[in-house]
Amino acid sequence: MKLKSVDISKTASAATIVFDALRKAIIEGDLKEGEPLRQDEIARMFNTSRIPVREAISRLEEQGLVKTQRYKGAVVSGLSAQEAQEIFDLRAVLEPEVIRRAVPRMSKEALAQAKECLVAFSQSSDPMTWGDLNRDFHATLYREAGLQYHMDVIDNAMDRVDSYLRAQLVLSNGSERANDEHIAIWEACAAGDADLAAALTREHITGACDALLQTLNKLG
Amino acid sequence: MKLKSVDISKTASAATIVFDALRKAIIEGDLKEGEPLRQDEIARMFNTSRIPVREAISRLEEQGLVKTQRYKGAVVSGLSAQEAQEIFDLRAVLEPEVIRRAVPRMSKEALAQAKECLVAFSQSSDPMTWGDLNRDFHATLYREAGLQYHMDVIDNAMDRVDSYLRAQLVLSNGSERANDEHIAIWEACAAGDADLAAALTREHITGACDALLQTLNKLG
DNA sequence: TTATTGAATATTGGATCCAATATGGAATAT
DNA sequence: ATATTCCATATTGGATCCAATATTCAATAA
Repeated sequence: MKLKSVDISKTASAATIVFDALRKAIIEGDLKEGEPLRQDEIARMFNTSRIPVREAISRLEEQGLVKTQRYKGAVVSGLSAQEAQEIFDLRAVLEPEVIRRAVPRMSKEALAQAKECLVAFSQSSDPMTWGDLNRDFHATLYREAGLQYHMDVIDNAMDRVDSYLRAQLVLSNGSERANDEHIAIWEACAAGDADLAAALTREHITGACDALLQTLNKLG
Repeated sequence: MKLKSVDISKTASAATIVFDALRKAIIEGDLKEGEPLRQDEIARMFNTSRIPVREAISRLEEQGLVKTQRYKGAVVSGLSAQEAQEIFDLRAVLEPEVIRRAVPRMSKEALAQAKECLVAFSQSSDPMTWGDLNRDFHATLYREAGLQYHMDVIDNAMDRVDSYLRAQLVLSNGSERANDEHIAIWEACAAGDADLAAALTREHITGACDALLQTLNKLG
């Protein structure tokens, strides 16, 4: 017999499929802050019933990506300047620590994979691709630390601000500066300089924070 | 007309009530790692249907407190030594930073409230009360920093390890040492010494981590 | 003209039911 | 004795339906 087995207990439920799709739409800005999530509409879009949609929305709320009011429905979360500041503060504390721990254990494969992200980033002109590669680049390096809990927390924090950062890249023509900073981080990693990689990561994050806060303060 | 109004959109749904109760049971060790969460049974306990129970379990999974396998059900998450190490590492990075930021803004009210936690802690002999007061004490001080996102992350991290810490307090007769360390932290806050409060907080967390890892390694 | 009320519709939360899958044990085959 | 099959039951995921609440707009009152 020649077939590929599948562990059914690991297959994605309808709620998981809807959750992933909604999260991606929020992160990529296709669902904007304040936009209502109507259960019926989403159920029809995914050819499913409202029950898995409600579960998906409930999970998104747990991640802070939507806000729900009983009987009124859910809307995509916004991001105040204060919240943005806090999230970047947390990232500025955590991410340098993670990369500091990653550098001593950085494999050639991880460096090569991160380099590919840099190359793809400079060759692309699609803001969504920049956003994806930005996250891939950092995640590839951080993963070497083997700190899954930290990475989960960083991922959640990134989810909260990603749509704004992606918009920011476009508004500020910041992709070149971002990639320059990525290259510097990569070089510090390749050189095995954990302290430098940490310092550059912190500067990268606080720089992105300052740029984003300027934009948020202009708009709000 | 003399009556008290209530914002119905802010009332707790059945799912929220079940979520809070299950989370509390997990944290307090009444639901132990590996124990299955049967939807029907929980629905009967709370005199509700399976739909809000499923939402509650889904949210608990998002918080890492349970693990679900499709069609097989949910169980309370365990905690490996590695996960414990990571969670404490994250706390050891974040919490000193938060208290460092809290000390310059510490109000007399917060200090008084934290002091009450210390007094209640030393007067109690109930391990669950110790656990609650431990969290209250730290949260009262951290709150002064005004970093809600950080506090949410710390709360989630604490949720993951709380049942083990509470068990640890009992096994190791550690409540006296814990309160001594709390008193030292409180005094550093009262003296306005942010760096000392941060250092003591870090030591407090790494000490608790070492003690817990010793216990986990004995068991596993 | 403005405020209030009523009604229709939209939307949500939860109850109930059905289909799919997992589990466990008895019956059967080897 | 062990492996396999079958079947009944338990449990879960999702569909459908009902009750409760929110929203919007027309009708009415002031």
